[in-house]
Amino acid sequence: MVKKMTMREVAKLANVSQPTVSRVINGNKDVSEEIVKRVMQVIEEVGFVPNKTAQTLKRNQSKLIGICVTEIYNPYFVELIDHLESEAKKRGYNIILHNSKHNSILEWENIQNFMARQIDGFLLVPTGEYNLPRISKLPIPSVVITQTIKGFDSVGLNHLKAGRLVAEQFMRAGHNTFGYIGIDADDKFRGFENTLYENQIHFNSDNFIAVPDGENSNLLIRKAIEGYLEQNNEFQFSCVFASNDVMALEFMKIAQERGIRIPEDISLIGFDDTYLAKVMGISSIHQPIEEMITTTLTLLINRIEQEVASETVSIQLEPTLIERSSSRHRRT
Amino acid sequence: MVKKMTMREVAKLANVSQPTVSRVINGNKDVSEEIVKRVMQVIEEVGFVPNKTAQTLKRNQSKLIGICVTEIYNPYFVELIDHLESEAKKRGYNIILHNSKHNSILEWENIQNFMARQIDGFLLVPTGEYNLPRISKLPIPSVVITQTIKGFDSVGLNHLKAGRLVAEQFMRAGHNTFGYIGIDADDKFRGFENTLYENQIHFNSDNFIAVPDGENSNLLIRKAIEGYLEQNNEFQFSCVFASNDVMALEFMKIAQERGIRIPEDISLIGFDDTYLAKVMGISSIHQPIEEMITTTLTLLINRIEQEVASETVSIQLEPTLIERSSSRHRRT
DNA sequence: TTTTATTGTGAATACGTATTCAGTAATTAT
DNA sequence: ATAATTACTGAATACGTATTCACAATAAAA
Repeated sequence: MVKKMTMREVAKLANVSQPTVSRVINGNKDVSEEIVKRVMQVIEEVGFVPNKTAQTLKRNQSKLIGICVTEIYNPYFVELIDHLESEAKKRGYNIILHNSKHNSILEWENIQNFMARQIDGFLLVPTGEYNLPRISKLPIPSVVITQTIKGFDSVGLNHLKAGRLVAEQFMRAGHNTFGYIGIDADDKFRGFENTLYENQIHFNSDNFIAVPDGENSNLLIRKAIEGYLEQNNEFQFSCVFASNDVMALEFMKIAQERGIRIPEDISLIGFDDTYLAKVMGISSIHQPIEEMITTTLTLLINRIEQEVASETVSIQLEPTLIERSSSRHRRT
Repeated sequence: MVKKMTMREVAKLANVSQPTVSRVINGNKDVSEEIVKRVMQVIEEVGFVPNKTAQTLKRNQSKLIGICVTEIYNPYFVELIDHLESEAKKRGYNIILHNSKHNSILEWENIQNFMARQIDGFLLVPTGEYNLPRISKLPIPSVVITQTIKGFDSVGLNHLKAGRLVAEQFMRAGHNTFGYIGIDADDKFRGFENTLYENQIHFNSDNFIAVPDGENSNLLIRKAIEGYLEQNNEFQFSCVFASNDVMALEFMKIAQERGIRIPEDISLIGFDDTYLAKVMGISSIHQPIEEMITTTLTLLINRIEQEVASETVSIQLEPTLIERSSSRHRRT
């Protein structure tokens, strides 16, 4: 049991004062070579690690960045978190993760917790609009991620274009009945529907399989799809756009169970291009996660380090459609 | 921009002293009704949140529990983290997550970071034995999770029995050639092999598909399986035990691509019983995650709160085999 | 030599909170 | 009435660090 050390104790062992130890640790140059050596030696020996809590209090900065996501069972968010952690570490920050579970109340509690823990800034995958007004009044900066919101610093995907890419791909393959599975009619759906509309195709709203958001999403997705099947007996479309890969995977499985071949009977395109899509050969809209993270972090850290309250910035990144076997079939 | 408030400022607004505000917040009973009301009012109005950093410093406890896992792309760990967060919150703790990426150096850095951030204790999914000696010398308690290690507080699964369950199930279904896919010959493999041996069946080590550990595991898994196929032309077994569900999924996909039917041609059983297994209908060894988390947390928090250094405790939980379609086929 | 820089070091302080201690006012007992 | 409790409240302090300031010792300039 190595005792927890303080600078004072290190100082005593090295026969110097506490401030001197502080200076050695922070690389302050006006400390003599000899003392630096002596102090470093003691630090090594006793395994001293400076107390970041005290540093935070004193410096009024924690080098902590918060991230609050709406769920963690979607591998897309896991990828996001993973990249964020690596990239933040490179820039000298640690991250602290919270999960709002699609719950605005919990989201606000999480943000309060961020504040209490003195984080320097945070990233937010918002549960909705509910907390945004008060978030913008907070004394620390935040950046909304995965979607762009005007009036907020935000970095997201061009969802309209993503929907368009999918619609175009399906049309090119000769489809004329379309399905959609997702939580609500968001931009990616709008891009999808609009593109069809522009091509004189009416999206039949019966083929919108609405999945309620919430925890245990796999079950909810299955329920939603089975609900559709009860209503319609069978899938009334030859291609379907799933608003994330988890949904795409669930759809694929249900199709499989019912002897529906993908892509021969129904073409499938997912969203996020997670490892699920990669493993299962599901076509998917790719989000440039690394670019999203670096862009977001740069923005956030700028806000943190230069207190200037300038105009909010919204950045849209471009989606790409990655084709795999689930949609490689031409309709005749 | 609501300014960040301190107790002093709240105190001034409420015409009381800072210690009184502290007492109100901590529910100290010797404060008059009237003052409590007055202070609470101000707190509400200005949205004051106590600075946990300062509290940590003063109280010498952060109410933070660390968890260091070896990867986060395996949904099993995501489940673990999710449950841990909920359960820890119930007990008044927040968690701080680190990822060692199967790297012992990084693992130690992460633990140093834990120490610096003044966490009260941590859970560890170890990368190996490398850091264990120095971990046991740390001034804060830790519990190893997912595997039991003697001499360490640890909570894990009875892996030997898990391997046994799988072997028994395969034998019952009439199989006589067996495959295994995993990182190394751990206890679950030993349980598997031993059980076969006890039944006069020799496990052919050519059918051990070894996957190197590391990041981007999906790719590594595929490489390993394809490597096997290059050597052996086709799978030389009628059933296979995958040491986690990610591997099971990848195996299933590769089989699918090659027109091998599961379970008709090859039976498959995975490990961890994650949503991947549930969605894809893969039989899997279920770990009682909730029990594991509550047990672990209880142990850890006991260690934290009562400083008594008593004997280390190792707890083994019981695995269950969840049968799904991937192994529901009787060999004739 | 004395003065002026220069360099290296420690004493004192502050960050925001919790807590001990002393002290005032109000209440009860004598 | 006075003494003895009781109930509140504020002043002072400490947690571990970074930083300002003063000061000693040395080196450079006069």
